[in-house]
Amino acid sequence: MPEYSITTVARRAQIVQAAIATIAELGYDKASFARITERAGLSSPRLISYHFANKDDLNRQILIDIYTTAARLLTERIEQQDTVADRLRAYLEANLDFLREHPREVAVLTAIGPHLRDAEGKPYTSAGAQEGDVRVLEALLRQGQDSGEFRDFDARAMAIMIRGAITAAVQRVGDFDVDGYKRELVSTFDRATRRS
Amino acid sequence: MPEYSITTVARRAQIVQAAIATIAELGYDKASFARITERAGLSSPRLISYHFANKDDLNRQILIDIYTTAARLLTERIEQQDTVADRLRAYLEANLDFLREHPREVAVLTAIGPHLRDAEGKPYTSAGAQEGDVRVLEALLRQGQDSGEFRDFDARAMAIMIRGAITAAVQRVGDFDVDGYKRELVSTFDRATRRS
Amino acid sequence: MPEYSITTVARRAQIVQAAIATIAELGYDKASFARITERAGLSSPRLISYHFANKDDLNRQILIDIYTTAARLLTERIEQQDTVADRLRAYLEANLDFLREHPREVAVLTAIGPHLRDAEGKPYTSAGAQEGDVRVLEALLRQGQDSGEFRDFDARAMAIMIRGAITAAVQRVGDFDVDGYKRELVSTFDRATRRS
Amino acid sequence: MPEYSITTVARRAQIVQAAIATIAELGYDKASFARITERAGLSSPRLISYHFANKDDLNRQILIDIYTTAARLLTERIEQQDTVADRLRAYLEANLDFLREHPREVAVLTAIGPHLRDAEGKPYTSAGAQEGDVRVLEALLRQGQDSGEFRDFDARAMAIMIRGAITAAVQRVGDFDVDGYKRELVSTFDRATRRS
DNA sequence: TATGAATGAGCATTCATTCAT
DNA sequence: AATGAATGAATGCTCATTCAT
Repeated sequence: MPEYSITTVARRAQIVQAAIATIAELGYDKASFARITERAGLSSPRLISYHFANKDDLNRQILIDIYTTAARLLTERIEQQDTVADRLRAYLEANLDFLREHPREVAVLTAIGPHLRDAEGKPYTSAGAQEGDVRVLEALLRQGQDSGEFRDFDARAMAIMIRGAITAAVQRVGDFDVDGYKRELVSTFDRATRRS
Repeated sequence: MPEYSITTVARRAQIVQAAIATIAELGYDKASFARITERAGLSSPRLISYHFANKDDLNRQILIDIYTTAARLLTERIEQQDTVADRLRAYLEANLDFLREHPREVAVLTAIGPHLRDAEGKPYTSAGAQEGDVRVLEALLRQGQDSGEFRDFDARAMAIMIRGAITAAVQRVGDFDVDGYKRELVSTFDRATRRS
Repeated sequence: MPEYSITTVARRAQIVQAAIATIAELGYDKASFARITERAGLSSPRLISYHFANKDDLNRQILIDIYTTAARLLTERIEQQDTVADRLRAYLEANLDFLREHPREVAVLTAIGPHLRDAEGKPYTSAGAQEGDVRVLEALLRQGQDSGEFRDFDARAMAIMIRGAITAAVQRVGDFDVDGYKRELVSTFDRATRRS
Repeated sequence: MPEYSITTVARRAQIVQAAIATIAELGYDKASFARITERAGLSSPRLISYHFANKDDLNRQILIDIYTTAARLLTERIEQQDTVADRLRAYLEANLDFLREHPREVAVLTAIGPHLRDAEGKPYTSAGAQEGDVRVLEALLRQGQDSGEFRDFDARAMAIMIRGAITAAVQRVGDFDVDGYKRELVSTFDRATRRS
């Protein structure tokens, strides 16, 4: 296992990108080390094993890579808003925008989900993979309830529901009117959360 | 490929049930013919190949099996309602109830989805696999709009969103307050669809 | 193993014909009991095992079937000739004619050859399968030498050579000028055998 | 698929030789990767898959290996001759000599033939596999006709016939008087081709 | 005479991973 | 930092054949 020199970091990034491209094109099942090797122009699958402890390690790095990109975008757009309701709207819109601009990454996210395992090798529930997203959103909703902007509802249930509505769009990537969906999404959860 | 004699039908059902149990416990990847054979107490994996054309055929039969069960329950409960709004509520509640009573089947449904292929061997998009559900729901929503019960919204987008919210619950199977979620789900989409 | 009733004989013939058709179309390797069953419209591969001791038995019956047909034709045409030279010519021409009229049977003959086994299960040399043909022809040639029509040559070698020239045509079935080949064949072995 | 390093080339050659020996002894059908592995003393059948893309690739390499050996011998002996008639004779004799000295390779050639597939996976006709040989010979015959050494005959038909006569000998490998056959072969096709 | 159901052995091939440089 | 070679385990699937009616 190599240290974190410049070339090492670059290699890892290259492999992660090749893996994302391969999974997006062929699906998770067919995206073997052999296929990723071909696409990345690596000399041998051995190079992947050299840079990542095992397949699960690679999967985790892919997730981190994509989440980092997404988080940067989302955080920025949400923080510009003043009211919680606006922040929720910004959250929904930013999610759909990310989806439109990074459909490949988003598809890979859902493809990898069911195959992730924790440190002991046990499979995450696919819920587990989304738990982080849900928590963040749940906190935002609670904030709105505390400030009096939102009505009284089960914040966790609502958060799960919203993530589900976003994920549904994710799986439609390709043949899908993103902007139309975005409008209904915002409208639906505005009605669902606002006071009165 | 054997005909549909009594013993054959029974064997197929046995294998399908064993496959569902195996996938639910080990995940799709690890649910090989060998594992299913063990669980079903069959003499040889050959027996699965004898009764199903190939793995995809087995997957499809699993899906049909589960969908048939679900459809029976859903249809019945929906048809008892008079107004479209009540039917939508019944649809949502019945979905969540099925989920609570058949968590294993529901988990298998989502596990198999990404691996299904159509008759020519091409992979379904996960959207494709859900398209049927979406269409049925979309029709119901349009009916409510036509009757004047529902406000004017994009019925297809709304249908996708509702399916997403249901699927999100599906993936939480296990550590999840189904009844709480059910309440918020009904409330949210009542607000989202009703006139005024 | 059934006795030789009328229905049994008919069934056997049906299976042999289906096997010939299947081998001709798919090649020997892919002509499994399963494929033959489909083509013959039989209820189960079991019916083949019921009527033939094993695969080798079926192969042998196919050979007998085809050889019987061919022998009937050849014998008749040869016996009509008076001189041995004419009989050799008739033999060559009749062989090529059979080839043109029964390309399927002829193709099957060469396809099965390498897979034949003797009673103890040992593989025939492909030579073995043709030994009968060679012997018959060798006798004819010797007859011509004894009568003084033919020059002195190694009759066995010549017989093998002629069979080889015929077999070469067999393998060209399809894209092949049979009549042109027939002319050269007759001419070549007339020159090769005649006195002076 | 590994590059062409020294060890790789040696391994490939080792596997090809083991495959030839295995096919010669057991026949094509029984010469599975497992049997070849045993004979070559490899650690795992996986090693064959590592060095050859698939079974067809291995078959092709076997063919190339044998044809290369044969071509070297034939070409040399033919080129030493001055007249076309002598070259034809040398061609025939060299073929039979190769057959006597490499009976195993020659047997494998005919065993593999029917199983070869082209790049798209379509089966060669057995004619197709021999087409190269026929063409070369046909050219030689035409050369003789052009130079006036040979009489006027259908060069293609004659080429096919000669290849058939050679192949017939090939299939007799083992119990066969090669030199006797060689004499009659040369004599027959001398008479068949020469002017007057 | 026929057949539905079942079976064990075998197949080529793919996989992530490791050994030895 | 990289890599060529090798590996054992596993996969879905096909085969001819047999058991029990």
